[in-house]
Amino acid sequence: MIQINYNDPRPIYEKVKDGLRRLILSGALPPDSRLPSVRELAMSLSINPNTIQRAYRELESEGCIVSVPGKGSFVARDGGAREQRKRELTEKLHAIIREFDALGVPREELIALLKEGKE
Amino acid sequence: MIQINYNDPRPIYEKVKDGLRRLILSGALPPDSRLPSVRELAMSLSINPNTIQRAYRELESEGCIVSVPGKGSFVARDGGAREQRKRELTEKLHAIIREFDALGVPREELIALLKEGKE
DNA sequence: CTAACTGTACTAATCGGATTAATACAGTTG
DNA sequence: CAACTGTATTAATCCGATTAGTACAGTTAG
Repeated sequence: MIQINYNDPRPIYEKVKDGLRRLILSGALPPDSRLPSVRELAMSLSINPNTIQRAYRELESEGCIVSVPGKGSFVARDGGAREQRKRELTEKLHAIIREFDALGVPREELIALLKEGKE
Repeated sequence: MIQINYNDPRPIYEKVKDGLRRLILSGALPPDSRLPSVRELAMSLSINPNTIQRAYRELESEGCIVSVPGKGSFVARDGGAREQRKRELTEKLHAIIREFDALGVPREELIALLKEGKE
């Protein structure tokens, strides 16, 4: 399903979150489809169930998935909310860029900032 | 000069930085005035000189003060107002990047956004 | 009702990076 | 030279984040 890169220094639960988010946003895991259970995924990745639990909890708080005790965890129905949020963020980003420009901060500096701390 | 609140859980060097920045931005320490030496301040606060050194180093990188080996450390001409604004903006930018990450927007897309409209 | 699944809550152990300390080096000044 | 300055480097410490262990609670199929 997903695989963990152990050269990546970030915490495991972050990597799990990223992997799942990718699958969800790409459509490989369609809305309402069921995710592996906490224990299943933990077993298949050879890590502690609580670590998966944490990933699921945070994905839920982001609105990415929905978990139901006793039943399982499912991909949320998004319905374009994501794209709208993205537009809002883009507008904010532009405003900030304009201010940086006003201060005379070179774009290269911002780009460097953007590149740090990605997978 | 300044006093350290030990209920505040933040690292000492951060508290020292804050205290000094306050004095500088408020005008209590005017531009070009001399700060206590690393060892003086360390002594008076009963903490390790290296901790003060770190505070000074970071304040310098923020443009707040200027240090000269053998001579001392001095409040910068513009009080670091510009650099401070830049720091605030950078913090905001980070917050936005985090949100984009959460949405699964690839960094490349943001970088492209940054590059457009730069003359 | 029971068994075998699900997710969840809580506490304790571990680990790693941030913070602090110790020490030595180098520049300025009188 | 002596007595100050700031700086660099390494080692010790500390603390919060991460992970693990364990027990609890809801759902469903037989």
